[in-house]
Amino acid sequence: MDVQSRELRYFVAVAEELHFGRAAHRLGMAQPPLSRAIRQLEQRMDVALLERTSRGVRLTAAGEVLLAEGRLALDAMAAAVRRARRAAATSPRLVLALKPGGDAGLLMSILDRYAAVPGAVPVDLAFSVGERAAMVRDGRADLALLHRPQNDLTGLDSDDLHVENQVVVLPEGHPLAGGTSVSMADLRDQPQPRWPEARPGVTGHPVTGTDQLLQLVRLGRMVAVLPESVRDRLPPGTVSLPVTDAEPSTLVIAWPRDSTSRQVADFVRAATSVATVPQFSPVGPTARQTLPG
Amino acid sequence: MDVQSRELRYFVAVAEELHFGRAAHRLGMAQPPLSRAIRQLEQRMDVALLERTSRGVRLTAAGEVLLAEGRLALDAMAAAVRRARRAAATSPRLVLALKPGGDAGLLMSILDRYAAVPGAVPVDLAFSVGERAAMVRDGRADLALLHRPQNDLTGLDSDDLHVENQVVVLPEGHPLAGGTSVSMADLRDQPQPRWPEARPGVTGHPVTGTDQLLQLVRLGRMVAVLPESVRDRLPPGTVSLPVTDAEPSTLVIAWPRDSTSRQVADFVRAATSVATVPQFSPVGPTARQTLPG
DNA sequence: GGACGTCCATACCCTCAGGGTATCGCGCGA
DNA sequence: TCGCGCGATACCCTGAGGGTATGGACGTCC
Repeated sequence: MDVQSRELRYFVAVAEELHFGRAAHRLGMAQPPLSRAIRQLEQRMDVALLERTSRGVRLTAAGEVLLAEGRLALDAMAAAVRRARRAAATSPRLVLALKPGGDAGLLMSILDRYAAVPGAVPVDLAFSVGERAAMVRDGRADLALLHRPQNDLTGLDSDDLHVENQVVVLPEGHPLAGGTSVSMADLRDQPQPRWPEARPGVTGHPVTGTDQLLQLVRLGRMVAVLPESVRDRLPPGTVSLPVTDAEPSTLVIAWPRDSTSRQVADFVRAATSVATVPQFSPVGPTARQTLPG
Repeated sequence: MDVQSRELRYFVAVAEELHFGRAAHRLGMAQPPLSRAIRQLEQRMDVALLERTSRGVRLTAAGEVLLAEGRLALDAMAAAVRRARRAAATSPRLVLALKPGGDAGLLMSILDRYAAVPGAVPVDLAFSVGERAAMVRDGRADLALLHRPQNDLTGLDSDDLHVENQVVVLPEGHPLAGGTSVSMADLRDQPQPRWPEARPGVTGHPVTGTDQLLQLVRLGRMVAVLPESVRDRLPPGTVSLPVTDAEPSTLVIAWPRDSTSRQVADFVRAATSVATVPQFSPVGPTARQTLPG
């Protein structure tokens, strides 16, 4: 009953595409062997993972579970390999994943503070909009600056750094733009963006970056709820209004669970020491899960 | 550069045995293909994982990392498959892993309390001495009763249930048995047991269960530091004394990180509600990592 | 309603990844 | 110096896993 990672990779592709042909293309192979591999996987596991209709594919309950858990397992494999390779490097470095402009102005202080720590190593910055969390999960990065609740923090540990209220960005002349504030209910039927980093299930029009998103807002294609620091970068033709009942967005520093890296621990300490939110003081039983190292 | 789980499984076997022949035997294969597979893995990863001497094998730094992370990844794969299979079962159940006598007398109350929860499912008990943590990690169990610091909780979330002081168990007539208490320093040079569940690095004479251990104590082969509830089961010919400076042993309920199972969450709540230690009240940033579901 | 398009399954072939056996080479210990 | 223990090398051979061609079921459109 031992399942190969190859089969799991195939299954995840099919489960994500819900289409054997597209999945096969994505995997760089032909459709028939993929069909066969999935069928083999199902009989090795003795579980139906997919419901095939002649018009497509649906996931069974077991398939849903295998998709979620299988992604984690594949990330863990990739992370194991990457971290082992990094461990062989003669001069250790840290990789911090972040989004351009997504540091709430804290980055400089954090880097300075960390650089002052004895034993600090050089820090590489890896800019990405949609993959920062995945980069930490699969070992491409050691740390990431993320936003809660926008990012899915599954599989990561994190500490809060900074809390921002959110504002809605509207095109000038939008019906709601006349008031002084809006509520989430007002935005219920407005077209909203879906970030590539969105948790599964969130719907909306796909966007790839804040700049692109703001252009789409200006053109009246959608409205966007964003942290208020976006006001510094609003293009002409757009206005922002407070959202009375939007959950605040929290900037967090995230790192792989069970990290035992001294460097990661030092960096997290440096980051939280310049944070603007009060730090949790370790008194309870969960405290031991908080800091790596 | 994508590594197969098979290669990782091979590497973990070799890294654990530090001997190609034994590892090959354990894997049910011949030694030459194993050697070749490991060499392939090394060149695919472009990293030296092992130092071969003609008298044996040592791990490189990268090898140490790959061993630790690879175990987690393989557990994650096994867990993905097992949980998917379980999800297909028509009637859901919970599997609780525990050690015989390792419930500090709380089990009955916990099971009763959980059974009273609306939506409770049947609970299977899986008895094991050395593998309870691993069973949760690789999906064989949903929950486990473990002891901190004796068990390695890496990869698991947990809540404390019960704290016990530890006592030393000595054979009658042992030099230390005359006093009224001992210190850890007194025990420094005494032969101590090593449980199968010990964290890596801990040394001592291997034992497989409390009963066996107590017999070995009675025969004067070793001394043992155990939670004080063991006093109820002391065989004749042994005595117990308080250890003034032993870290107390904490009974914890542990479950897989990122579990989203309603049943697991309910069970954890039931367990903590009958616990004898004050529960952590969720106020800080790490609180969200505490309860599944 | 029949022709067509879409999508997954089946049939069949072919290559090489990965396993087996035999043997070598090296270094330690008696 | 001669085993002998252990990993590496050489060589073979099978089947897992990939490819192409085609079938069959089921919507869709004129």
